[in-house]
Amino acid sequence: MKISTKGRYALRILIDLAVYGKDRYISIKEISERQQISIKYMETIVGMLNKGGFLNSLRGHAGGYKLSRSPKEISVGDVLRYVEGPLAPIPCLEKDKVDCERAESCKTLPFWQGLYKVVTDYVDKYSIDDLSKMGDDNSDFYCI
Amino acid sequence: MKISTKGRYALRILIDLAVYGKDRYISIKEISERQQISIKYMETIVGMLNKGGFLNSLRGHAGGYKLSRSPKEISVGDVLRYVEGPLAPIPCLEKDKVDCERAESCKTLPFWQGLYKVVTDYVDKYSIDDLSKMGDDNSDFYCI
DNA sequence: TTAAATCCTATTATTCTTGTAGGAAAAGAG
DNA sequence: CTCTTTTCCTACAAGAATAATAGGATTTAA
Repeated sequence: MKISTKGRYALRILIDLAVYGKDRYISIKEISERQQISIKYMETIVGMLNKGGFLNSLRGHAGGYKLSRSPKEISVGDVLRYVEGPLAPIPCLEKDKVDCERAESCKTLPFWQGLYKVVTDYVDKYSIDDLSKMGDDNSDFYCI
Repeated sequence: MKISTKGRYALRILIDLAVYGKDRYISIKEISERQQISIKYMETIVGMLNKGGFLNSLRGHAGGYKLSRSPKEISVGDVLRYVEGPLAPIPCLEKDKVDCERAESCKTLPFWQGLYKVVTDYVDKYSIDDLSKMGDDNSDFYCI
């Protein structure tokens, strides 16, 4: 039941942009210094977030990234689903995986569906803006 | 956010024992035939469940396993924690991993703690008995 | 023209998952 | 006492996923 570094770092990056990138583009290098994530690894994660439409980018000198929309409108669930893949606890529940013809008589399926629901409901309840206001205000340091 | 085969199979095995092992020892071979899990893989999982105190075993001829207590008293959460390890979504929240001295100023920690809580609350709410009564009564087939 | 940045595709080391293999030990049936 | 059936135990191994790194191509503005 783990969230990988991709998901955790993605959230930290988006929070960083929410806090420091209100009206300017921020470079990977700058985020990397605050967040203590290597530039190279951040590039791959930021690349995904960019492709996923969470960011706007500007290349070249003084370029960087900013959020494509207000932090309030970026759901944590959407971010995690995009970088982590489906949050379903078992393969059966993933989209386009309805190949289990035993589903209707499955005794454990309802249990897994319920778990899937509580997780989905929880992560969809929070936005990047919500996260940016948690914890200590004067801290750039987030969880590993 | 996946539960591995170990956790899923462990639940299927315990449900099988709850349904078919009310007053007798059931061999791995018999469970394996109903559940379509290889005997060899089941041995390792059942071995864990046995060590974890969920089962009683009997060796030799006509031996096998039965639940160590009523299915009502076996919490799904306990089983998953035992075979899967901690259900915490991030390493920071695992027991004996309080080594993150940034925890107090961490902006994302409260979010992960909340996720941990909804997952824990959910899985602890169900017993093996609950699971055994879900789905189709006349089915031995469970989710992959 | 040059420096700073994004962008893109491989590659790699490590760990985790999902099992398998081979036999030792116990216990009852005959 | 021996044979069969079972649990029990430890090691091994293939494959996938994770967590990055590497090396450069492209873009942009100073």
